[in-house]
Amino acid sequence: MTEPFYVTTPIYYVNARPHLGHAYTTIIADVITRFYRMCGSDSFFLTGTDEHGDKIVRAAKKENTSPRLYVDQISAMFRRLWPELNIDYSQFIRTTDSDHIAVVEQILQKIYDAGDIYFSKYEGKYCFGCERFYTERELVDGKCPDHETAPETIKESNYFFKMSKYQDWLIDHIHRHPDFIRPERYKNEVLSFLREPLEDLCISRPKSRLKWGITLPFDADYVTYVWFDALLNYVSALGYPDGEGFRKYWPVAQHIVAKDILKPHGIYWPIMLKAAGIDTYRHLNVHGYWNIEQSKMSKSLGNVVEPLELKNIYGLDSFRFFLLRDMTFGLDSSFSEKALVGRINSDLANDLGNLFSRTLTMAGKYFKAVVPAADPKIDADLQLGLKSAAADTVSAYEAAMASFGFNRALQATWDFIGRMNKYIDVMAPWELAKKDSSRKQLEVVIYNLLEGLRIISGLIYPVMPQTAETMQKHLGLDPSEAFYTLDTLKSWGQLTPGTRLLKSIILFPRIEVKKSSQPATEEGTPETGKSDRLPEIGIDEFARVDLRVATVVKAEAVPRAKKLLKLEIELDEKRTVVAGIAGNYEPSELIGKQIIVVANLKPAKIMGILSNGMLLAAVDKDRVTLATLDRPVKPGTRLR
RNA sequence: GGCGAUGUAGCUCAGUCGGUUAGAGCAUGCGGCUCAUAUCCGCAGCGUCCGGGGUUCGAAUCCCUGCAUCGCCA
Repeated sequence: MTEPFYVTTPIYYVNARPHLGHAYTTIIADVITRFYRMCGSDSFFLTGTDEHGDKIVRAAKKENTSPRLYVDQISAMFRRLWPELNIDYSQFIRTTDSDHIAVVEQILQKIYDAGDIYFSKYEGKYCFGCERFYTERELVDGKCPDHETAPETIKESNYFFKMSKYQDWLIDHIHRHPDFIRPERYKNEVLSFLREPLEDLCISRPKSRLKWGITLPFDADYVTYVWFDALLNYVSALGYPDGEGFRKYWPVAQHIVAKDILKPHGIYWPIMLKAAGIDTYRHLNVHGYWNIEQSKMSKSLGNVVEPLELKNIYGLDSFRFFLLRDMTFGLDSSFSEKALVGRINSDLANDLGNLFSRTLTMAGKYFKAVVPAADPKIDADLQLGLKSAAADTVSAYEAAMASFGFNRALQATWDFIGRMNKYIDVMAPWELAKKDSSRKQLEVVIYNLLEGLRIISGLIYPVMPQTAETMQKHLGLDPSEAFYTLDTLKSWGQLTPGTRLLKSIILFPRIEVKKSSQPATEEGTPETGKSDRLPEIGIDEFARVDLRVATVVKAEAVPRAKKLLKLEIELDEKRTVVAGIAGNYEPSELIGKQIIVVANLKPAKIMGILSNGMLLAAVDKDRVTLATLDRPVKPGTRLR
């Protein structure tokens, strides 16, 4: 009896759009869920969005909308992204869901009744601009770092959660369960933090300050602090306290988080569970960051290639493969297009894709695309340990995956792929095909190769589900069957002789790398001909770009920058943008011109100036020509 | 300031309890094959294991110290 499996991603805070980090965490969760499906586990995979708190209120205000509409909008962006990444989650929870809110109230009341929540008054430095308290050391010269004003000392009462009471329990629990938090470095980090006395956690915000949250069940003047609310999603989604899901999945719960939220998950959360009388989770799996290496920049700088876009260019499975293969779980890793292309060419195109294509071509040529029968006596002499290598690979893979060693699991798989390529080389089927007398040998060799491919297709399934299915189809199997179970992969000889195979195809096209004659000093890439055309997008994707008309009110050169001008433009409000047009336009000739800007581009600091938007221009080598309108238009008008 | 991690081939990284000649992939060079996507297979070169000191018969590994990078805490 395999036990069930339950994994969660953090619920993502909707004050920002989804980026590579969110995608990585969620892909990991998808991969590990698919792996447990291979093991035959009944699996549940939870993701969602975290939607309360003052940062949301402020973000909504900035966009001139209500918190409710704002969170609906951003939450939907997350929800829409996951299918694009082939992420097959079981449930998408939102902290604004009514059943979640009910559970939060219930647990708060329970902890309150148990006496672990108390009311207390304190005093602190409060900045009204930021709507938050500051500690002394956060202040710069006694002033708020954002507003440069002195904060006021105010008194406030709030509810506090007695975390200190459970500190020793938690330390003990971590010692007794060495892989409670993994990898080990993060366990050590938590333990070192716990060497100092824990402060009690403030778990409320007065409604005079914040209304967007869950009202405390025992005091209607306060809402719940957002972390306390958010963490409870992991049990509320399962139907705590009586839901069948909760009974089945909670005992095997595993969380996946990035290292920035280690503290809430490694400390607050287990203590909250303890105080609420709920058994704690089984594992907290902590991963590092992707450092994004920017090499390409476009015309007015700051406009960068969004890593998530690369999946559209190079293919989703390749993209997932790269993320899983290149990062050692727990450590930081760097993301670059070059590394991605390197992986695709060597591991996917050369090793796996070529193995697949040469094997199927030979099966087509020598056996009319039908699985040959292998004579067991001849096989005994000719399989050269391939069968046992496959079995070893599956066990190494299994062990690595279960401990989140995705790169090791893939390495083991690729060792086997190497072994398959070597097998072809040693057996030289094209020689066997020359003589009728070696027909039996040829049958064995091709059969073994097809079997090996079947196993490989199962092993890559969690990371590259689409490719796995394509391989299955071409091997004459039915991809809708559970071809990837470890049981199937552990037993050699599943292919039935006589099965029809499909024609050989190229699984992963090689990506031609431009000759690296020029180093990356040259800015822009004046690609020739049609090769700089971008992939097709839908109207909805285009609609996400907020193009607006703006009037230039001020223009000046940026000191020490050859190509940059700093422009002040009038939209619905005044903004500063930095544009790389200095060689082509004098500042004076720009004043009063109406231009087109991308109004919702993430602000970027360029030469120390915050550029809030980007203007459109035609760029041909060094010649830059501004896009303007052929009649005057009201500033702020949208283009579509 | 305190605690910790990391530093190994051109690049990305393994390296168990201290044990023989320090490994893998990529990149580079040479050779082989022709089923295959100019792919695959083989061979080769390359190391101040961050510097310095110590313990030991023996140190990439343990101890001390210095430097660099990063993280957590204050």
